[in-house]
Amino acid sequence: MTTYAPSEIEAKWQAAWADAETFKAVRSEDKPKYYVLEMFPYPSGNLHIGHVRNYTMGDVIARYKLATGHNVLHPMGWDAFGMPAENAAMASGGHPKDWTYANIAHMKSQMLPLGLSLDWTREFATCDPEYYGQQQALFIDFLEKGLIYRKKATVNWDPVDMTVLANEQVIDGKGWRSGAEVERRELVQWFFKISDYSEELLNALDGLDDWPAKVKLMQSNWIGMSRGIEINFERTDGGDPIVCYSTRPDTMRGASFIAVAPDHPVSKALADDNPELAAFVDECRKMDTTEVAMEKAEKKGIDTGIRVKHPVYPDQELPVWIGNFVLMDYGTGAVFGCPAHDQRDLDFARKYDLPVRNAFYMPGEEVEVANEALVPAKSEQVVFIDHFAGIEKVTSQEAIDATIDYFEANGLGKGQTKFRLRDWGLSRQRYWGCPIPIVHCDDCGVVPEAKEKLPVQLPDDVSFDIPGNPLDRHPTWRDCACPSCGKPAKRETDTMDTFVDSSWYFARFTAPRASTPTDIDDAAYWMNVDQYIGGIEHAILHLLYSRFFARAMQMTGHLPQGTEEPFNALFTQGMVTHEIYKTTDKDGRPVYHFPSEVTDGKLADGTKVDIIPSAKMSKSKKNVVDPDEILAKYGADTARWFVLSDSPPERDVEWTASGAEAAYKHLGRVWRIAHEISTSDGGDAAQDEDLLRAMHKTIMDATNGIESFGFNAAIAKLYGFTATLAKSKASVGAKREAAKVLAQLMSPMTPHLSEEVWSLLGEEGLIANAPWPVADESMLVEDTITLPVQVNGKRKSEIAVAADAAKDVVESIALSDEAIQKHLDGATPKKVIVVPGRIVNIVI
RNA sequence: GCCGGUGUGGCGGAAUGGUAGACGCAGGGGAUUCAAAAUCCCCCGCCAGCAAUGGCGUGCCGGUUCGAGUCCGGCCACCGGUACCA
Repeated sequence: MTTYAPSEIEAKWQAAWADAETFKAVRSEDKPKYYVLEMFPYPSGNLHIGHVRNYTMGDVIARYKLATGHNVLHPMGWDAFGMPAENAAMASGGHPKDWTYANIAHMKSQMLPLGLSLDWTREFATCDPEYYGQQQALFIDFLEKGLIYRKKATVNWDPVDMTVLANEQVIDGKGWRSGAEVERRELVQWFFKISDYSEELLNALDGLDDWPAKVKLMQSNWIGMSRGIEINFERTDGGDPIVCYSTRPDTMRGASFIAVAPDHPVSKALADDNPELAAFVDECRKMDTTEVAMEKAEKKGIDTGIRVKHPVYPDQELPVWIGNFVLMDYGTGAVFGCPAHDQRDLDFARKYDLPVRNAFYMPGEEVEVANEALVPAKSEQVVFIDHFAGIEKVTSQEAIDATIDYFEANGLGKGQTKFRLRDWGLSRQRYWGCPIPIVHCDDCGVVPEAKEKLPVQLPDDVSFDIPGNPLDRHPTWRDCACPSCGKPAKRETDTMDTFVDSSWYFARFTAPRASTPTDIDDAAYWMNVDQYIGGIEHAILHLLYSRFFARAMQMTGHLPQGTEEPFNALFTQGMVTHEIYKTTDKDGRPVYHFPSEVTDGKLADGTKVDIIPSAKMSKSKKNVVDPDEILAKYGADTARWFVLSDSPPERDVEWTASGAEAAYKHLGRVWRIAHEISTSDGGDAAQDEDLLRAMHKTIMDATNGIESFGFNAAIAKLYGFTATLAKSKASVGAKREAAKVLAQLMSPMTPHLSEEVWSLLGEEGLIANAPWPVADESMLVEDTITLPVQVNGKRKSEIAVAADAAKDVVESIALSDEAIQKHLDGATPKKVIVVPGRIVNIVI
């Protein structure tokens, strides 16, 4: 072999690793353990370049940790339940199960040639009955401990297809298939009591030192702790008082109306015999259930005719409105509106001609609010008008605290800490998910299935020719015996949210074949995940749910102590984006095209496509890249090297094919250099020190780069060192040493090439098992350094000084520099700043 | 709407508050070759200038500092999340 031949090299070394079981995770007490995990993929059918990037990052860490003496656990599996499988079945026949397992087989066949250091003996899919059966056992244990309960909740209902729609299936308030106006419908559903852990999940964020600050901030805002007050408003008609929750009781003087949610008991009661109100409530029900739809919808309301007394100014009466912007889920489902200090309330007040009264002014600006609400930061000082608690000029925050005290002291309300976080609804009215192991018995009610009957398996004989849940209409599947009394009963036909599947898979990987959800010894050894890697799109829900699950599993004895926070370190890699290519069909509907179908902005038949700027790769937009082509052309090492080299790991990367060629050239160059060294001798030993100094500097830089997720920076240093090595005239002995180290430093990114170079240079054994090189500190010390010299903060020259030169020596060298003299032009510097080892700045 | 993030040459990007543009791509020039491919070497932010050099320059406006891509305030654009996409 005289040229770099990745296809030969890669197959050879993958076989060698498999024979040696190099990546099998083994428990032993002589080494520290390291658990590295990348978020497992949804088996959409094709690996895309984003997967390659994600798994390569994890692989770099895993291989590096192996080389630094750890027992590494690096598993892989499949997040295999979910809607796309059912959609595929509806669109083109077939069965979700067949579709899913075929996709897994294909994706695995694409993943294997990447040479990832995965322990494939631990592989599982969440749709394996062995996995979801254990998940059903967890459900039953959680239920017993009071972590799961039932209540009514709203869903998007498609009245034509007679089915529940996911939020993404509702487009502009209409069902994606039927086009029918979507309605909200209440169903009894199962919930995890995650809200019991609101405060704990919030406080524990502080301990997550190796999580990105932005993720902790997003979770913190999501949990959304607020201090407020519940205030009773007495009705003038003697009905039950309306309880409002407010975080801004300091604005009470400006209260001008009460707004209740359309599904508030008051609204419901009135709608029963008031057709106008009923029509409005009905209209509100037509809105889809997402937060964004609620917030962006036009704020509308209707006066109920009910009046309440202002609790502080009893001679004032406030009208009670039903508002489409009030959420029954948050607080008490009723708020008071203070138009002067809330823009939404102000818009509402102007629209319906309600009074606007300031509660406070800014100091020195006694201006009544017109069309822009006065909403200063809570830390700003404001002047209150006629404040009932006797306060005048304080910050809003102080006023809030004082008002809560005043209300409590006068029996007008009670201080409350509330959380934005809602309980997690897990019921889904779909087939392709984990069946909820519950039996409904006429006599015994809601009964969990007996554990020895698990898994409650999905039936295979189902059809998807009509919408709706096939479990519901299956002729026999629902029929069962009540686990409690033994009489005929019916199974629950709802399945679990797929977030449940991904909330504990990391724990299952520690003992994937255990006959219980986890093996406590294995979990104790391998948990926690030392490094978790995944997309920022999971910053809130998946990670929060997993944190909740770790606590719940601990409470039910499925995880040992110390695993409340299951992910010690988190890294959120950027997404791979791509342009979107769109044309329009004869009815004006968009048609998307894969990048492989588009050349120079045109389809094969010459049709020009519209190019939409890069966005997250998604199947529906077809802006995905299939890595098969890259692997066939260049091999895995090139693909791995390129996805890491071109962009910092935490940032999005736009896929371009042009860089792959460059990566391939570089790897060929490294191979050639090693080949040359292995077949030559001689050289000039006087050059050795320069080469070895560069080598030790590179060991340090590349190691730091890997440890800090600066893979692109590490690669830049490796490019530089390769050039140094290529040009070096040093002795073959030194060059051999340098090439071996280069191969090692590259090995986490280009493992196959590195093994080949290692063996070319005469090393026995696998580079994967070789100890990581350590930089010799004494080779890193420099005698002379170059310092930039600025005049008034702009660089004008540079000087060479001894590394340990004193400040005044540096100053005089700088001042006597020819270029600096010219700039000073005889003037005396006002000030000279010398930052040792960094810079000199002369101020004139 | 709300929460979080990002913005630097033709392009991807580098830079503990200290030489802006490392490294790579594209482009230009050269060596080698009968010729090409491959490989190797050099140049490459913008404007002015033959050059030396000077001025400008990190989305926009302002501030802090001897010094700001980096810190602070206010905007703009784009990306992610927004609880049933995964």
